[in-house]
Amino acid sequence: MHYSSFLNYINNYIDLTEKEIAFLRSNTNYKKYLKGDYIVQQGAVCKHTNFIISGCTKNFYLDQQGQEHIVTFAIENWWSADLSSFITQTPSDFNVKCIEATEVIQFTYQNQDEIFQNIPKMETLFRKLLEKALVSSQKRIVNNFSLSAKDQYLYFKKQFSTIEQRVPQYMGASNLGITKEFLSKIKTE
Amino acid sequence: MHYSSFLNYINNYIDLTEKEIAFLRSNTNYKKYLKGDYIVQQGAVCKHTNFIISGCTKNFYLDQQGQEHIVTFAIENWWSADLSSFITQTPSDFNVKCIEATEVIQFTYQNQDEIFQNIPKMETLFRKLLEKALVSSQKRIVNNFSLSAKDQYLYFKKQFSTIEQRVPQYMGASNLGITKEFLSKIKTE
DNA sequence: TGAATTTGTTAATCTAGTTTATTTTTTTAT
DNA sequence: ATAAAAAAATAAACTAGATTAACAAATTCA
Repeated sequence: MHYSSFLNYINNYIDLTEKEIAFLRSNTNYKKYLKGDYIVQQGAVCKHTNFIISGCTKNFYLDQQGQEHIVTFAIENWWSADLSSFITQTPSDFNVKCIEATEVIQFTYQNQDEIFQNIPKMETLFRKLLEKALVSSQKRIVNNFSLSAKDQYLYFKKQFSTIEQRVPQYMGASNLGITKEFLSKIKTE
Repeated sequence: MHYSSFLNYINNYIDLTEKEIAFLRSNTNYKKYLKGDYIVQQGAVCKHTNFIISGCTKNFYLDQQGQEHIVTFAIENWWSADLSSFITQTPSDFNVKCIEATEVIQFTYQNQDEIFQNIPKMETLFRKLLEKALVSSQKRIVNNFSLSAKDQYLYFKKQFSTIEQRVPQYMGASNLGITKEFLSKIKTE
């Protein structure tokens, strides 16, 4: 029953037979993390791609000065991993940490390979998810180019209101690439 | 013979049979653009994904003040398109313009569909290319977070020295998201 | 060849966002 | 309920990078 939201999600994009669903189940597993747990640690290989059933994670790194930079948040029905480390199976530059208790369905690189080979529809789905992810990553670069910090904040708030409400303000600032002091100032204007 | 560099490129990743090569040829076409030609225009649908055989393009948009922002350059053996417009077949927010005479192999959305259905290896290849593109897009966001304009310039110069040498400095500045004046200053320090 | 256009430099002034420091508010745990 | 800890607000001094403007070099092309 842990699988229902995961299967619902996939069902939005493609139709799977009973056999395919069984195959998918046998090549993934359910895991529960506590608030504060690390799913990926800087320096370690990212072993899994994670589909979030419930909870919230932050993907961040520490710069030379030990300053934390939050690259993305992820919540229910999002994917969370360090893609670079996962696809190359080399040590990660990022951490993925649970900022709430978080349940995931996860699969390894080998699992993924098996899934794609046995259920080509799944590879098509992932190709399309990657296209969308790339488009929104590019959109973010464009926003960085032409929006002021305030407008970037307003965009974030509009696009990801759930996250904005769920996450402490200083983490939102880190994700926007600005200081918490400046975000606080922006919000009063 | 226009196809040789395109087929070489693909051959680096996957093996195609003679039949598959023939299919690929019949679902793509060769096109030559002059310096200054637009491959995609803001407001028009991006009809093709383009593999660059020779030449150089810039992918840019004009902001409200009419200021040009160069999102990416592309040269030989790179892909060039507006992905967002291409996958949704809706009007583009970007322009792709040739800054040198440019030869491409191009295919439409329908072509791509046919190719993926008939040559699943090609979809796997594209899935992997998208993964890599997403990783480098994320890398750019990270650099934006933690590098000064100068260090971003040095990174660009190191990673893309060919492009840096081929493109006027003010375009390089636009791509970095800084003014040409400031880039000029950085370079003398 | 030389005029026109494009590209690059320099320098002064200005501003969005940072830094540092202090205080206030909210949340958490006992 | 209260102490401790975490999060948010405020404000002054500071800096990276923008803006404006004038000029210098390099390309292009008749």
